Amino acid sequence: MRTHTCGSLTLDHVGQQVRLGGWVHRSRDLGGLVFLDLRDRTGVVQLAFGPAWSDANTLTAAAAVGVESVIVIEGTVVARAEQQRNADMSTGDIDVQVTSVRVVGAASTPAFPVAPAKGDKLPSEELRLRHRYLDLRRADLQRNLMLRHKLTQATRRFLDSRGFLELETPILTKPTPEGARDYLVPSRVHPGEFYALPQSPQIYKQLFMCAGYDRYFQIARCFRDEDLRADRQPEFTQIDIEASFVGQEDILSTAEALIAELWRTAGVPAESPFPRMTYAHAMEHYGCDRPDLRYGLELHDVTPVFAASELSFVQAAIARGERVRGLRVPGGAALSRKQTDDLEIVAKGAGASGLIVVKRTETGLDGKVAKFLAADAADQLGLAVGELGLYVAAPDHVASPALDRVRQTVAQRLELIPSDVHAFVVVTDFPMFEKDPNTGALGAVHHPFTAPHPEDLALLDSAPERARALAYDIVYDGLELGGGSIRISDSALQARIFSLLGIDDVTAQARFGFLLEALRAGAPPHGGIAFGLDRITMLLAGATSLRDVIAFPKTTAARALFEGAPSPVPAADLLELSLAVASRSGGNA
RNA sequence: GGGGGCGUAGCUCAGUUUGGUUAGAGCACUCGACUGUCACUCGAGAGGUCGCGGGUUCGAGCCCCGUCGCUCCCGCCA
Repeated sequence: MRTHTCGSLTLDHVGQQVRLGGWVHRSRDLGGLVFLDLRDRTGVVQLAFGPAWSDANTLTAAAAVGVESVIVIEGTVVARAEQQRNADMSTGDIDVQVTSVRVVGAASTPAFPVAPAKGDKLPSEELRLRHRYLDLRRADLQRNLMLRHKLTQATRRFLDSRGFLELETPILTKPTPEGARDYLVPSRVHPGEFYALPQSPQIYKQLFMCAGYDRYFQIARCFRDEDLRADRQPEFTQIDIEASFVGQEDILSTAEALIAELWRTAGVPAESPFPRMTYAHAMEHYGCDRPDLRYGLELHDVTPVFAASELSFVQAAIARGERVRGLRVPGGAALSRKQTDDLEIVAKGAGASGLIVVKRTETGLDGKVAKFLAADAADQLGLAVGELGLYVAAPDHVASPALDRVRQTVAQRLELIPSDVHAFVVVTDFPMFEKDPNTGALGAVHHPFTAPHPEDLALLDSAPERARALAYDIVYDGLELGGGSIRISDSALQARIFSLLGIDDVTAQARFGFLLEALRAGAPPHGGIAFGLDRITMLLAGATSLRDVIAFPKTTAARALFEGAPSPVPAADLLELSLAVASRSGGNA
């Protein structure tokens, strides 16, 4: 039906008869002459209609056709006169002089403009989602989804070339009490029983390893019924990878090479391997497990300086075994009182009881607490003239997140984040467990199948909360791209970990029996990693919302506005599923 | 579950502070003019449940209460 696509035509095609199909992007009716911009996903080309080459019917049809209508045309590619060329269009050197036009899909006036009008903002998110077929016609979204395609294809090529098998896992799976809330699917044939949509293919990929499919990957859809954010959708896509007879380095080198390949696919330079950092180092020097290394502002311990001070609240904190940590801000002494007060608000918002602020000026140390510090405190703190010091006296679990927030806020306010520099880092040696602050119970930091670090096996008995795991994250500009671990392949060790997590044998059997059984049936050492494809695409597309890289996303209330999901179902359908809708206090529809 | 922002013509927005005649603009749309435009231009016209419900008032787009939708954040997301 078509001989060419709209965006492909150039001066090389001059003189050729072409047949094109596309959407009317804009129209300009000059009376005797009519110009239509014809758009497909490859680009836009200008169609020219004139009495010298178009018959009367063609001219009339061109003048009458509405924007966003689909037309199929025949015509001749001609070079434009020099002064008529449009340097802003890739096809701006040519016109197609149309000899016949057929309106194959007349469009009613669109609910919002697809062609960008200068100065016009995007329509509201609600409207864009309700008329998603229109929004998806916009060049921005087409570019994003085409990038997504390239990234998934690059992933497949890369992993296939390294011997990974793309295998599918069930969408109807078993509910899991751990982790996020499950999306549940009622079983018709088993009244009162439910499937769950997978939060990730975690257990299935381990079963593949036990079955000998030693290199697996999947572009896997995952589902989590939690509240949404700009970077969180209820269903999302992971690049899910697992391999056997591997250690942490094998997984990481493959994962880093894949990420570098994806970045190059998007035209962003990236070289693997990436710098490494332990979790302990990241927490000590950045206060978080996914540090943004595009700028400095590292944290350091200044407890000794404050131990010698006359600040009673700091003395008391140090006596409790707490530390004083903080950061030096070059040029920060220029910040106003209001600005440093704002930083304290940020620290308090993150849970700190306060923020110690000192400035080193030409005349010495400045700030509310300066007079309680030693005369040479500025030197001890390492503060140069013009620098600001920001400190928190608190237990690490309070100070770290507060200083992380302060560090990020300072970097943004002082515009210390270079726009042309990006920073990958691999964070390793995550702890096995975290303690519930209320109950003191241990929970898995990664997931309950994560192998402990071999050097820390003895700690499982004496101090499990200090045991490290063979777990790792890949971080980019302070954002987690993905993470994984080496798994436990020994059923006795797995049972041990379950018991530390407070999962008794009966419960473990009920929840994960099929995995434990497989581990006892001859399991190779194995491990893997998973990346958030949506987030990676968003970063590489320069988008600010996952909705701009997902074709049919949900709203923050987890609704699909175009097709109207979720929706009520007929009572008969509920009956067939042995379900009844309970009314909740306050009442709902 | 909690907090913030937004909701006025098909679209993007003024108007809401301080309630008062017939709610405006640009774009889009309809009609007319126009042979080199590319955000074409020019002229004319049509287009409104001011999200929805209730209240206060002589009078509500504007004030109050409730509610719905979209969005950002906290909680949550092994």
